[in-house]
Amino acid sequence: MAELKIFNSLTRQKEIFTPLTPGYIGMYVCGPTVYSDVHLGNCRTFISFDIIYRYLKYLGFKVRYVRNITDAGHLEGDRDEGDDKFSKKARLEQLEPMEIVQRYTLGFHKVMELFNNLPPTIEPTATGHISEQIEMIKHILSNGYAYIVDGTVYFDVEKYNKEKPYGILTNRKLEDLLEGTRELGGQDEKKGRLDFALWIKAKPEHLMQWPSPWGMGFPGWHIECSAMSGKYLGKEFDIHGGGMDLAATHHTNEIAQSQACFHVSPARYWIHTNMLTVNGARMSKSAGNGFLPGELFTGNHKLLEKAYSPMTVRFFMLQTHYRSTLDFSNEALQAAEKGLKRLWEAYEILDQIKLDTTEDNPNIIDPILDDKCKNLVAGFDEAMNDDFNTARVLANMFELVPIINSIKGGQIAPGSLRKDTLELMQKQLRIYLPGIFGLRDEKSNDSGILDGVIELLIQIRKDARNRKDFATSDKIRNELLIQGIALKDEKNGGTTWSLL
RNA sequence: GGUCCUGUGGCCGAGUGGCUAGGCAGAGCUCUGCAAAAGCUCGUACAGCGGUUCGAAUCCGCUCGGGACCUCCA
Repeated sequence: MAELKIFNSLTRQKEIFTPLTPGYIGMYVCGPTVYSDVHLGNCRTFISFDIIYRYLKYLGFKVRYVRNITDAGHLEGDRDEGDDKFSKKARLEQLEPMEIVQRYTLGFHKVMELFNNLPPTIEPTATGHISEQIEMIKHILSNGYAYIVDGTVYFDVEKYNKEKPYGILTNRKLEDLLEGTRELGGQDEKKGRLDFALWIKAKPEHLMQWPSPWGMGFPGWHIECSAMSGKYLGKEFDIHGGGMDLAATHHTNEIAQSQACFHVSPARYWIHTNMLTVNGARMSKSAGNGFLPGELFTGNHKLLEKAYSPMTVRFFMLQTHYRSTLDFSNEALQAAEKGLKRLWEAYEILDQIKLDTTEDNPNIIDPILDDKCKNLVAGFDEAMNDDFNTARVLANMFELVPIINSIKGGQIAPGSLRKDTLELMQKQLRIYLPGIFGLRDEKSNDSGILDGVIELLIQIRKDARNRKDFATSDKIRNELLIQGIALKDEKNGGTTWSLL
């Protein structure tokens, strides 16, 4: 197996990946906070990690993929007091907090399914792990890295920083961080401005609260990931991932918590995916420039010229490296839509080529072309091993497309490629397109009746063409086109059709 | 202010110090009753200015422009 290289945010360089236990990988990815619909920026992260997950499995690793659902404790404001997001939303909508959680969890799963993301192997919830979080906080307290103020437990960042570099993940010095922190005003019960809450005292009217050694309250945001990753993957595990926006606070605090509790940094490799942007600015909930998946699939959004399918969006994301920002535009999406169609059709053509059993004829084989194909296919793994470079894999695939089409169109003589080369191409494209890249056919499947009807029309049109009755034949083709069905006359006299 | 990232042909986007991805759009040609599709060919781009080097889009410096994080957000 060739070496897999991963860009590790912690060291800011590509490193050869070696798992803690040979053959096994523990991967934790920060999941959604289910108090509202996921937007496309969130989806990008989960699609990126879905491809990473699929590729790791392809490499033969047994992967435990943990992605949490945050359903408690995520504070609304930037101060560690006040309502959590669920209580606030619940009050607005006159619902139980768990109804909010249920609604948006289901919605999230639906969207993940539409994008053809595999489910993680474990999807733990914060509310399901309150006791684990309390246990961890107790440890951090007894280790001396936290303090209690009136029922709320804070992490002592400055004390921690005396022993371990707090800003290690984003390469920041504590002094710089302190300098950069804005005065937030209000009475602050924290000792240090960077201190964050592990456990928050609940007011009586709080809808979500649990008993703890420090009284009724709810957990801080960061502790859930530390507690759950620790529980399912161990104190130290292989990969921790999430969006880049989480690195500076959430992941920084996770590292501090794990160090303060277990004296070990939780993950050996940190993978951060970059942001999806709209007109150059980050798509985010607070900026209000987010697209919801549903708006995209229906085209019902003021910035969208048309609807785009889930696979178009997935393909669109694959064309960019996960660590680059990706800008969202109609033009780029339309380019992706056409590119995907072309690629997928070539894939289907290739897949349908039957390999006959006769021996290769060395006189017909084109060794240069044959080598080119082999190298292009070999380049798939090579590109993926280089920090999951999906864009380069696609570039190689697109170089195969004209070759595949030429085999069908006759520009390349049959037998020009060795049979084992063709077989390799079929196998690897099957592994990569529906497999690792998770693309799937979006043509309607229940077209059994449609099939018959179209075939009939094609037959009628063929008769008309044979009579040179082009008025009729063109009418059939044009009318079908209006219905979204395109006819293509092939060189051999046959006609194929496809849904637009 | 601090920590970083980034600036590639009309658009989107990979990229290794020399072999100059790929997609979309555009032009021409082939095929075709016409069309679509497909095939072939074509635009020779790397913000600017210096420097290192035999050689840099790729390394270094400066300038200008964009963005992220430092405050809830994947």
